[in-house]
Amino acid sequence: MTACGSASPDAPRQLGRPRDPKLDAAILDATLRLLADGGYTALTIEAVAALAGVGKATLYRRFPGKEQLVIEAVATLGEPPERVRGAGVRDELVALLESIRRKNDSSLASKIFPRLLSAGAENPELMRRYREQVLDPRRARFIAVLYRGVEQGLLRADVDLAYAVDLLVGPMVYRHLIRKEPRPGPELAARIVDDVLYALAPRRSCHSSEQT
Amino acid sequence: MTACGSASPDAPRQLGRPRDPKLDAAILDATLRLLADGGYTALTIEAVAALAGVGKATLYRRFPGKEQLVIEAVATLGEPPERVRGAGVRDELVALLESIRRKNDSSLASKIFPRLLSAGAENPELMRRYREQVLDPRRARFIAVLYRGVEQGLLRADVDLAYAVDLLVGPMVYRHLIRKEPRPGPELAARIVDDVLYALAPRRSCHSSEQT
DNA sequence: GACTAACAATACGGTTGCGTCTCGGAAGAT
DNA sequence: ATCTTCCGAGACGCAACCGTATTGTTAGTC
Repeated sequence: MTACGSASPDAPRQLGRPRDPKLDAAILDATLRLLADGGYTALTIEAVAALAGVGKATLYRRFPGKEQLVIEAVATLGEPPERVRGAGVRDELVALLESIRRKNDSSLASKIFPRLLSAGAENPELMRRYREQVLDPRRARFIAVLYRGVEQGLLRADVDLAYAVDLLVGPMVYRHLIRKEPRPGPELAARIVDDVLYALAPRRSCHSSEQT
Repeated sequence: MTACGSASPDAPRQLGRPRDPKLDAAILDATLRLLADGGYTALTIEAVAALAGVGKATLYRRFPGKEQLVIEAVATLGEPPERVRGAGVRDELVALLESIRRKNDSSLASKIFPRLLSAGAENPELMRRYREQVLDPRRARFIAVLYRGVEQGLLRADVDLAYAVDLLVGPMVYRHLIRKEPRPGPELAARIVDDVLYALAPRRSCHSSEQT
C-alpha cells in the first residue's frame, strides 16, 4: 500500500536524502480531493502537484502516471467500519445501512463513487482495487451479520445471502446515487431492513395461498 | 426536441440551402456513441464531427457548445417502453424490472448511464433532462402498476409507492451498476418482485409478534 | 440564372496538460 | 565535510482540442 516507487525492503535506500512520507499522503489526498470534484478525466497531474504543494518531479518519482496514481489513491479509501456489535441482528443491519446513508451525505468517498463508476469502464484495474478495498469488506460485514440471522432463525436457511445484501443495499444506494430527491432520512434504513427481513423470514404456513 | 439553432416556425428560413435534418440525427447519434465509450469530459467536439462525418462549422451552427450538445443528445434517449399490458400486476412488474436488466446488458443507454451519473455532478441541467426524459417516465410506469396493486389489495394501502419502486429497482440497478459479477440472470426480476410484494402485502395478523 | 445559406475540409492562434529536464537548495548517511 | 538523493519551481517541446475563419461547392429559392 505504499507508493509505487517506494523502496522495497530488498533494496533499502541508504544514500542521499530519504523520501518524505508525508508527501505520499499529501499527494494521495490531493488526488482524491480532485477526483471527487472533477472526475477521472478532468483530473490532471499538474493540479494534483499544485494542490499537494509538490513539484511534478516528486510526483513522477513515485507514480508512473495518472492511472497508477489514482489506483493507489483509491486503494486508501478502505476504512475500518464502525463497530455496532452487541446489538441484535436487525439493529446491526440498520446501523450498517445507516452508515452508508450518512457517508453518502457528506464524505469525499461519496463524491468519488460515481466517478469511479464511470472511470471503471475504461480502467478495470481501478475498479477492481476499489471493489477489493472498499466494497467487498463492507459487503462481507453484511454477509456476516445476515449469517447470524440465519443461525438465529430470523432468516430462512435457504436464502442467498448475497442476494439479501443486494435487497438491502440496493435501495439505499439507488436513493443516493440516482433518485436524489427527496434526500433520504435516517428512518429509511430501518424501513428497508424491516421489510427485507420480513420477506426473507421463515414463513409460517398460515397464509392461505402460495405465491401468486 | 429539434436541434438548438433550428428554425422556429415564426421565422421560417426561406433563403439559401436548407439545413439537412439527417445531419442533426447523425450528430446526436455520434455524440451518444462517444459519450458511451469515453464519458463526458473525454468527449470532444472534433471527434463528434469526425464520427458524424460533418464539418465543425456544421456542428457549431446547431449547438453553441459541448454542454448543450450533450443535453440535446441525452434528451433523445427517452423511448416508448414496451407494452406488457394484460398480464397481472405481478407479471407486469417482473416485465418492467426485466426490461431494465435486458437493457443494461447490451444497449448504448446502459453505458451512458454511469457517465451521466458522474457528469451530472457538474451539470445539473444535463442530469435534469436525463431524469425527465428517461428516468421519470420509467418510474411513472412502475408507480402506475403498483397503484393497481394497491387497488387490487395486493399491497397495503398505506405503502409509499415511491419507496416501493426503490425497493424494486434499487437491487436490480445495484446489481448492474456496482456489483456486476456474477451477471444477473432473467430470474432475478421475479425474485425481487415476489419478495418485495410479499413484504408490502397486507399482513394477516397470524404472526405472533409485531416488528422487532 | 442569380442569390443565399448550408455544407466538408481545413487552416489558424490560443490554451491546456503531458512527461522530461534543469536548477539551486535541503536532508540524511558516511 | 562530502556525497547522494530528494525537494519545489518551473522551462521545455509536444500533442490535443478549442472556437473561428476561409474556401470552394452544393442545394434550394426567386
